[in-house]
Amino acid sequence: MVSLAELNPQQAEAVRHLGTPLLVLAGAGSGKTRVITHKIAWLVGACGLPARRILAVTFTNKAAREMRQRAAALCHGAQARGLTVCTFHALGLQILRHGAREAGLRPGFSILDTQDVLHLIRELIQGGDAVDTDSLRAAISAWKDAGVDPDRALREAEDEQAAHAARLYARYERQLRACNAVDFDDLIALPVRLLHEQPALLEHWQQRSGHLLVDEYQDTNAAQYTLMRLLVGVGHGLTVVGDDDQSVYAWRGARPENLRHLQRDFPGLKVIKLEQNYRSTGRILAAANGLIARNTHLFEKRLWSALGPGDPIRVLPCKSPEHEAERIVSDLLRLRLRYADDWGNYAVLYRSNHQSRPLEQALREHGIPCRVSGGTSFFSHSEVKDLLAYLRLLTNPEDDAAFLRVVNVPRRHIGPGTVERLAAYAGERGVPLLQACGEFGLRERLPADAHRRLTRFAEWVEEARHRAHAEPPQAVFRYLLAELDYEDWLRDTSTSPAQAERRIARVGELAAWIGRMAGDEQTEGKDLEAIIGHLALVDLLDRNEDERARDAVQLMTLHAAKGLEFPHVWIAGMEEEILPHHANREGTGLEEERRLAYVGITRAQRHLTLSYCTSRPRAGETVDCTPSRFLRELPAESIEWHEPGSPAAQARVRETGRAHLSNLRSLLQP
DNA sequence: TATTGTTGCATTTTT
DNA sequence: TGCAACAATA
Repeated sequence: MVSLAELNPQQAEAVRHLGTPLLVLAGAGSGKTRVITHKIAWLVGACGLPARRILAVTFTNKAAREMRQRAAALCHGAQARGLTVCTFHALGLQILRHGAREAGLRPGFSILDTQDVLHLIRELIQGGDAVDTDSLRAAISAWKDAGVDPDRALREAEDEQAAHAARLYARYERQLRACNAVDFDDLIALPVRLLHEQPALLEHWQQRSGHLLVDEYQDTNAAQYTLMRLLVGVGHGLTVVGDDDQSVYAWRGARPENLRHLQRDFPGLKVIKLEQNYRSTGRILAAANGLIARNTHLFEKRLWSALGPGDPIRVLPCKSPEHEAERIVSDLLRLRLRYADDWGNYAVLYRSNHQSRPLEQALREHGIPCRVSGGTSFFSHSEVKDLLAYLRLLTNPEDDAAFLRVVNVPRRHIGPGTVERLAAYAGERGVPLLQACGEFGLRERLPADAHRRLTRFAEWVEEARHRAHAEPPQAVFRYLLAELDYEDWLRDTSTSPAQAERRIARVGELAAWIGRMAGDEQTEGKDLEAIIGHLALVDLLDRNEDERARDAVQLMTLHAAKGLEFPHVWIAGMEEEILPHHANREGTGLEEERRLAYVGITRAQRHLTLSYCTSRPRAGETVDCTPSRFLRELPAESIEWHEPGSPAAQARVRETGRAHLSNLRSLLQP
């Protein structure tokens, strides 16, 4: 039996509440994950609900992973079997796989990531005016989120530009279906359609979600909200946990108003507020409250802390990003000397990824281990994308995007000219590129040698597909590497031996992952197809335990930091144009930026330091920067400004830092 | 026609 | 910095 003794009264009430849908308004650091995991354990242990009928949904893989572990620990092992904890997109994928035929997809359908989608759009508009491909992608994405199909998008288009985008949307959809592929938005939109149209499937999935728990509810977008409502149906097994002050994904379609819709759509809704913060000292909380009070609110919350006031929040003015990085590192070393705690207790946060560079460099120069997360994803490396594209092609021969990616990698002397004619031919005939390679009609359109290379490639793929059916995924991957001479290819195309080694290491990591997935308990019986589908959604670095276990200073964006906490936190680049970001300086955009700052501040447990630069290079030129308005919005009494000392003083600080560090090192490693 | 080198560009946040 | 479009070579 799970114990509620370690919960405060509000948390315990949220865990015990059953019978009507529940909204938990959980302020930062108020123990929301605790509530969800205890509730899962409560449902299983005290209410006897089978774990297989519980669905817990999060937005990131990291959050899902952590929740799964914590829930399993509370459930005493075996009881947790069959429990589903995953992201919205992974759930959508499950539903879609289950009803692929009904959704008009053939088995082995591919998932295109944002990059693939951009390439596809670029192909579709080639020759047209130089419109911004990314804004077209965003428009299509918004339509899908709103459940608007291409016809309706065209009917409702207000100007020629919108009509143009809507026509592209139609062609884009046709192309996706022809390739037997879906994009990220489809992973939500198609299941919604499926459950609307197929009563039997709806029944099945409603059975599966005897109780649905949604974490970070403020991040749901319209389509996800619809999916959630469909799953709950007329049942009452719904617990959502969220905080409108931490809604920072409006740009991705998140609708904090969904908090209000909940009251409209679920009349018996019970609302419980968690207002005690267990994370931060009084001053940090006062700063956070002072800042967020400037936003308009759906629900009033008053966060309080029983911890003491703690140290003041420090503000470090700096001359340049490099200077900023230096100051942060000295500051970090100072605290580390005082507390002699793990590097993992230190985090430096920033608005956008490119800010990580000087910080990473400064940390490395001081020999401080650091981990940059959220930056370039494992999947954005070309070697990983190429190999995954090969695997996609093996499981889905209709995947034209994958075909185009690998047809000439490694070099097969099949260039743009040949591919263009192949695509034209395949387009006329309405067949996938791979299939078109072998057709007779193509022969007349191409020089003999080009045609021969294409057929050879196609035959090779067929051969490999043959193997892929018979062999386990690991073996297929090894075969692929051997056939392609992939290591040699990497060595040839890398700019330095060191780079080649890194890329080869990544391939090894991918191989290890495929091996683990194929043999893993949870994914047992999963074939290559299932693994590839899953890999598209999961970032390996997120799930790489070695990487996570490493004791290192954490560098990450404010977005990536949501849901995490650290004893010592720095937020770099507290400047106008950066935070708030120049594109979001007014209206709702500004409020979102303020929430982002709020999220950053509330990550800190004991020490918080904010820094800004007075100048920084932008687009080649050095520009002057002004401190962020958010600094002025913080209560002055909890803040301390630290102007940089004289250059000599700075050097002295650095030197003592280094000396202490080497002392420490010699003590630790004799 | 494929590949390589060069220049010129812009850079938010992520499933 | 990394990338996409373009020009020059094999």
